[in-house]
Amino acid sequence: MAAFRLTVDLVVLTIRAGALNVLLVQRGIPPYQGEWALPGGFVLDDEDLDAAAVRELREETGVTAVGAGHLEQLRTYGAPGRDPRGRVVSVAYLALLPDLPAPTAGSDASGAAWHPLPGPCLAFDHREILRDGVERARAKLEYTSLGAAFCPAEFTIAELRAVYEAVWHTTLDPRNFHRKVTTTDGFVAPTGERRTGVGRPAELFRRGEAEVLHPPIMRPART
Amino acid sequence: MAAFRLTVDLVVLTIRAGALNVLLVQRGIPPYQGEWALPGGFVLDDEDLDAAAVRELREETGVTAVGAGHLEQLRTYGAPGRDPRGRVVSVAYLALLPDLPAPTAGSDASGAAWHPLPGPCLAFDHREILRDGVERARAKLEYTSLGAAFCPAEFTIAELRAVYEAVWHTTLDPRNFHRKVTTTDGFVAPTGERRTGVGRPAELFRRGEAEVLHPPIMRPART
DNA sequence: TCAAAAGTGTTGCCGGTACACCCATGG
DNA sequence: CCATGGGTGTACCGGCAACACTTTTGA
Repeated sequence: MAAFRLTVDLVVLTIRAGALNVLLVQRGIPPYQGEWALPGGFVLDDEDLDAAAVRELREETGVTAVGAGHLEQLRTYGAPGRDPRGRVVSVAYLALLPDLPAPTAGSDASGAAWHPLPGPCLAFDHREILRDGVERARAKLEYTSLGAAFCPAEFTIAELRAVYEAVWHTTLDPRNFHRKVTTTDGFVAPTGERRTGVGRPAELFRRGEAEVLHPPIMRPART
Repeated sequence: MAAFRLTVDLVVLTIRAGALNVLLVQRGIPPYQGEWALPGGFVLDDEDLDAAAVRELREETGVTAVGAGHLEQLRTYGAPGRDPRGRVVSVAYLALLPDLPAPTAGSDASGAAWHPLPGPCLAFDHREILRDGVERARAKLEYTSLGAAFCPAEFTIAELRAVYEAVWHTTLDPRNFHRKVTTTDGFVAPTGERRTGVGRPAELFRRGEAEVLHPPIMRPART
């Protein structure tokens, strides 16, 4: 019945240089000043939780285009003592975004940067939150079309395949991947345009409407 | 940065008479006095969230044997205005339990009872929470061995099959179901005993160790 | 010995993997 | 015309649904 303070913390993932990266901020104020942490902050008085997550993402990292990617609630962490400032409960969110220009540090952060996993030591219980977020992202890619959240608005099938290969550290057969993705209803939508480069030009696609697909859409290869 | 109050609310599901049922309490105090609601209450000052869920389940319903079933965090609901008493954020939990003797009403509830879905109108945003909980339960039964959480400590394969049939309102082939469940590693463990009745005695099983099984373990039939 | 429920063997189908092959462009 | 990457056709293989069949009890 006591009073709690509420924060949102964000596990922001993207693909950079063929590997899964997480967005971290360097704390500019105590506690844990100078250490790396997940971006986040206190929920405002009359603010919805989802809105707080979007706001913190923008304020602390300069990322505005959430619509391009994917944002969902991950889990709530409320162990007593997880924050030295007192009883602070954190609602964690998971964000999947296309690779963006270097983030800008916000008000409470002295720096914001992408880190390849597993990343450095983290403040609070953020290591645990990050682990849960990555696990959720890996799992969701198996039975949803969320891999496309890591891609820009228009992308080739090869780019989408690179996402799955990075998240699972595997290689997938390009031919079978192409067939699977283009024949599964609601996964991707063709734009009609093509991107030229070395070799035959690749058709460009947008994200399809479907998000959760009933049969598992793709599974990490066993090798 | 303001002060919040924190509650846990529980979506407690079981199978009764071949159908999915939810445990509801009739509110004994305002707001929404007299209406049905999910069991739950305020988190104590130095209490972990999971501990609060276990405590509320016991206090409001008399259910103590959580170890027999399954309890997991579902989602957190924090829209401003969801509670007329002020800014109250609720961490919802999902519990799957074997069918138990009629629950006893606790301190803040004038009655506690099982309701077949979809159940009556509910206080607060509990209708939404219930919908999310049922959806999660249905989804998890597809790719985990959690169906056994609805069964008592020892059960027959036919009883376990009845769980899946109730949750998905389908019929499953008894022969194929038996094979699938007994040959999948970690799903069930034989006790060596048998339960006699009409027809050939059925072998008794306990829950296996595995919870999340990588390949989807079972899917609702199409008919 | 019959009904009823438990449990096993077998077949055919469907979907996925592996891989040969064709297409379209730049150099 | 060759290298490079995009995209299609097809054969094999494993898992699952369907269902015939055997086992074990009570009445």
